[in-house]
Amino acid sequence: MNARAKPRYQQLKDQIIQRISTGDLRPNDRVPSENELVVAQNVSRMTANRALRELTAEGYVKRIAGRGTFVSDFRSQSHVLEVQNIADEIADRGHVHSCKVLRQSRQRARGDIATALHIAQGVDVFHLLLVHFENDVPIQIEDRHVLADFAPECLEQDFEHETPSAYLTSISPLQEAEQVVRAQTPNAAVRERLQMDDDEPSLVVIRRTWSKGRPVTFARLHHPGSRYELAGHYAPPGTRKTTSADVVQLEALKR
Amino acid sequence: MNARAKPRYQQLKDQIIQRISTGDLRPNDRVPSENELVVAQNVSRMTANRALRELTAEGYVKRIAGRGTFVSDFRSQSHVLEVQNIADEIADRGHVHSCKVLRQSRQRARGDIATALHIAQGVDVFHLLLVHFENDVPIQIEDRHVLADFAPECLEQDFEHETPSAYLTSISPLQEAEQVVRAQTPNAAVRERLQMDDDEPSLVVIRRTWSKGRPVTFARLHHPGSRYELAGHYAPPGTRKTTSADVVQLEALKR
DNA sequence: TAGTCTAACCTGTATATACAACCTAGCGGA
DNA sequence: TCCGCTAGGTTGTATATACAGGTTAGACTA
Repeated sequence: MNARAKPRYQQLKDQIIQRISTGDLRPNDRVPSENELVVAQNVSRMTANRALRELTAEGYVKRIAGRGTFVSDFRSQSHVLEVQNIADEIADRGHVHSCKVLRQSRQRARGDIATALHIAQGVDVFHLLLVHFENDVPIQIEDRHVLADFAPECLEQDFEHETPSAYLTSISPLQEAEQVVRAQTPNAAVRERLQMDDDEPSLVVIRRTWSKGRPVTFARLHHPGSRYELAGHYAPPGTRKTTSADVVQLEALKR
Repeated sequence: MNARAKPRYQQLKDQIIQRISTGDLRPNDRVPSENELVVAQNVSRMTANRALRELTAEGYVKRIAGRGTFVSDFRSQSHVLEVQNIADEIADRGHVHSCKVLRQSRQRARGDIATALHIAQGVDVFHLLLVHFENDVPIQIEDRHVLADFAPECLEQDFEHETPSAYLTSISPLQEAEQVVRAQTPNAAVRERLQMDDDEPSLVVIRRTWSKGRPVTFARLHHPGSRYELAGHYAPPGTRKTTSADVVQLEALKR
C-alpha cells in the first residue's frame, strides 16, 4: 500500500499549505474547523487537531478558541524573517517613515538579475528604486527587481504610500527568503543619496524572496553604516523571552 | 484551583527543559521514555507523547523509534543560531581554519562589559582576543568576554585547538542569543591585524549569548568587508528547502 | 562458538471519547 | 427597542486503547 506513504495528519497539513500557497485560502480567511475536517476528510478529531496545531506552531494559521482557525497574515509570520518592512521597523521606533520613488519601470531581465530570479534573459521584470527616510533622514536605498508576472499591477502602485515590501506580501504570503549582509564602500551615487560622510561605509543587505516555490523578488538594500544596524534575536521556540533589550554600545577595539 | 494553571504536557516540557538547562540531563543523555513518564508523572501516554514530540520540534531532544529519546547536542540546535562557530563555517567551505590567541586573561568587568553581561562593575570575567585565519588569511578578530563563574577553566583552555565558541557550548548548551551587525570603519589596530586595505570597511558582529537564563558571553567579531559576508536563509519550519544556493554577485549600484 | 530468533521495549500514528473554556448569533423578555 | 441569556459551534486539553514498525539484548539452536 502506498496510501500510507505519508501519515494522515501530514496529508492534511500539506493540503492546507497548498491551499494557502496557491491563494485559494488568503490571509485571515477561515480554515475548515476540526469537526469539518473530521467529516470531510474522514479522520478523527485528534488527527485534525494535530494538523491544525502544528500549522499554528509553524506560523501558517492562528487559532482562536470559540471562533475558529484563520490563515495568518504576513505579520504573524514575521518571526521567520526578522524585520522585513522598513516602514514598520521605523514605526516601531516611534519615528516617521517617508519615501521617495526614483524609478518605477518595466525592464527585460539581464545578467545577474535573471540569474538571481531563476529566469531567462529578456523576461519581463519591474525595476523599483526608492529612498526611505526616517524622520526625513535618508536611511535606505531600495533597489528592487520583481518578477513581472508575479505582480502585474506593479507600475500602478503608489509606493510612497505603501512600501514594495508590504505590497508584495499582500499579493501572496512569502514562504522563503535568503539574505546576504555585506559591509562595503558605497559609490558616489549611493553616498550622495544617503547623505553619507566621505569615509563612511555602507551596510548592504541583498535579499531574495520566494513565493509559491520560485524566487519572485530580488532586492539590494543600501544603508549608511553610521545610522543603521541589523539586530537579530534568536531563542528556541516555546521559550518566554528573557532578554532585556538593553542597547549594546560599540566600543572601539584598542591596541 | 491553580493546579491547572499550566496544562500537563507543558509541565512535562518545562521539567525536561529545566533538567537540560541545569545540566542534570546532558547532550546525548537518555530522556525518560513515554511509558516511564506515564508511570512516574501519572499522565496518559498521549500526553507524554505530545510533550516529547514538541520538544523534538523545538530542537531540545531527538527521538529514534525503537531506541528512545535523547538530549540534542548543540549541533542539532544550530538552526536556531545560524552559523555560530567560525571554525565549522570555514570547514564547511572546505578550507583550513587556524587561529592565534593574542590575549587570554582575567579581568574585572567595567563599563560596557558589565552592562552587557548584566553584572556589577568589578565582577570577574575572562577576556579573550583571537585572530581567526581561513587558509592563512585573517578573516575574524574575536574580542570576547566570558562570565568567569560560567567557565572557570577558561584560562587553561587551548583556544588555538578548540575555538571559544565550541568550548563554551560544550560547557552548557546556549539557549538564547542576540546579535547586532554593523558596517564600520576599522581602527588602525584592526586594519593591521586583518590585513585590510586603507579604505576597506569592516563588518562587525556583536553577539551576546545566554545560558541558564543569564548572559554569559559577549563577543565583538570584526571581519574584513571584502572577504566576509553574512548569509542567512529563512524558511517556515516543516518546509523542504527549495532554494538552490546559487551565489548572488553584488553589482555596483549605478547612477 | 557462532548464528538465529524472539521477547520486550521503544517511538509513530490513529481513533473514540470526554470535559472545559471561549465566542457569537439569535431568541425572548422587560 | 434594548438588554440579557442561552444554545451551539469552536478550540484546548486529557485519557484509554490499538496497531505498526524499529531496535536490542538475551535466549536458544546448530
